[in-house]
Amino acid sequence: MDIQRPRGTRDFLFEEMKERKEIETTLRRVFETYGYGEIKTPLFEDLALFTMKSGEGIVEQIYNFQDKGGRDLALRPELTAPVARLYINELQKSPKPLKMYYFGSCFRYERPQKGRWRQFWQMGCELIGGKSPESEAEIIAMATHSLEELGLTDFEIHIGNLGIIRGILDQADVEKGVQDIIMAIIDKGEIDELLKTLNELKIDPKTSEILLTLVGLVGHREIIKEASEIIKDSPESVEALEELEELLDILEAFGFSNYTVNLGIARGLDYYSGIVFEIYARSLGAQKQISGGGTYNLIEIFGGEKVESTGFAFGFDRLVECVRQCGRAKSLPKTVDVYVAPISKELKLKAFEVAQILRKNSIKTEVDLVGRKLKKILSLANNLQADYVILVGERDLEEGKVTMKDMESGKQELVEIESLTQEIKELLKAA
RNA sequence: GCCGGGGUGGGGUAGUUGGUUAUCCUACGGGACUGUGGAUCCCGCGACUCGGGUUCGAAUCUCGGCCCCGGCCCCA
Repeated sequence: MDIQRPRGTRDFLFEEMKERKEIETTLRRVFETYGYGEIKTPLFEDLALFTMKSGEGIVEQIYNFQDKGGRDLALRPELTAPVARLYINELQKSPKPLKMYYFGSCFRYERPQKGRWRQFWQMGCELIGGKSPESEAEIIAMATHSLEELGLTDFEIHIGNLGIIRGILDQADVEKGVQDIIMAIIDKGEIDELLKTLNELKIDPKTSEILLTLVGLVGHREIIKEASEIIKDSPESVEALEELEELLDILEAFGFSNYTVNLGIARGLDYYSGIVFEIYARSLGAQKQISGGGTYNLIEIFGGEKVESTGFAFGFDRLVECVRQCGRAKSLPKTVDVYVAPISKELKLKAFEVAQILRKNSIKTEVDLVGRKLKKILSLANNLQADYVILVGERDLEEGKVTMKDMESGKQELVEIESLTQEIKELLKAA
């Protein structure tokens, strides 16, 4: 019988887990320095939680099932909906703003390819209540800060405000449903298709022209000026643009000016209400988006009181890939510092004793468990890159000592068992 | 869902105009070698992704499945 891993899933081995854990730890540290606390939600939820948010259509891409009680459940395909649910269930009356972060795996039934798996990890945060350019800026600053802490530099952060385009559409009396169709096309970035659709929908030429120009505005601060010329007849858009500008000012105060203003970001779904941002890592190829976020009104959709929240999530697996490409994979910690080897079988119990002394002092210690010959142990210790091998032999033991062999130099010395821990700790620290 | 490239011991590979026992490296187990050679040498273990077809004969040709890689669609 040959059982294979399900399609689109991965096994992570020792080295890779160390790498992932290090990235996870770094992000946790950054999130916590900004005052976010960790939460965790279940791996599966009521299917309706996701269809409510994204429409029935997404069931196609969800791992869903009925449990023995006939409940329609789904492995979560993302984490913002569960987090909103958690908020409504547990935290609605808590003081705002509420800052929380999460890390966990999600599942989507999709065709696997580079940067896309059927089980993947997201790490992100949510700031609920207290919507303001200040909190939005802080979130973007935190996302950027996180990437810097990981040593990444080759990324672009694009910021936009949906209110600008929505304002133009409102001004032209385009109804909500039609707006959503247009936003979806803008999100794809297909200019030709957008042009075609605007014609088909009989949007007036002036509005179409404004939209096409706005969507093409991508650049630094100066495009705000260009945009403000174009939209000056729509008060709603003017307000949104001012809001965006204020956000950029604040962001600079937080120390980040390396952003791109991109009015073409639309983020398909209609509950996004204000600023949106996406981060790309060019080196990743087709699946280059490593993060997406913005301000939205999701909680109300789920029946909570109206509260806006701002959040973003990193595609954790893609971050791992970036860090790896960046070659900044720090030297990984060794698995073992010391290997304890009994010189003869009779001394194995003594070897265990010695190993335990070291382990209780937090020294990473391996000891022979299968009666290997000394030569074999030295060979293994060498392959594991252990720093020292402790040879436990009868002659030394008579004096209460063991032999400590430096695997780098090959030199060895007799050490009192009592002072062994101390000695090794100092040597490891020095190295 | 679509297009293209792949799949040989645990890891990395050679071999593919069909033809003995499928190559080498590494890892692993044992030995030469009993408190010390981590070197060297010897021995061992272990693979053609799965199924059908063509053929006297298939890792090799062919069809299909599975899985992987790159891209398209999608991407909450």
